[in-house]
Amino acid sequence: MVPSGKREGSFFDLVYQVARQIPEGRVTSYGAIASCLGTKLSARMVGWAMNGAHDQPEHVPAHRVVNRVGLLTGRHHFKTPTEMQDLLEKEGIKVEENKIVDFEKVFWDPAKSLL
DNA sequence: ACGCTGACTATTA
DNA sequence: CTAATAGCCAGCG
Repeated sequence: MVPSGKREGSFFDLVYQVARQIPEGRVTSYGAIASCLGTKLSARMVGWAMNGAHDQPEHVPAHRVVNRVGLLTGRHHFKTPTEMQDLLEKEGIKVEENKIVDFEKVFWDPAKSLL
């Protein structure tokens, strides 16, 4: 089961802030964010944090966060499974079969922004 | 307080 | 190539 009404305590809040730093037309991976936070081994927590992002008062571009291969693994958690892909395509990101095309080209490194 | 689960990643077989 | 296993951390019952 997955916790829904949780409260941002620390790690989650960091994930949300990093996710908001993702520029349009760019995407990042859970591992990249986790690494940026220092918990690079806990990429799961990042994805889980996204679950709570849904509840955040601010818009968290969770649709710009995908797994390491650019696969839209989290699309199932959206209101609609097509919303994630639709949003990415609107930003100029090509998506095919739930996977980001040219993932390496649109990949955005969070650590780079915090540099 | 303990155990289970999970939108991941890397390694091994 | 695919399948299985281990590591990580935090919230809920």
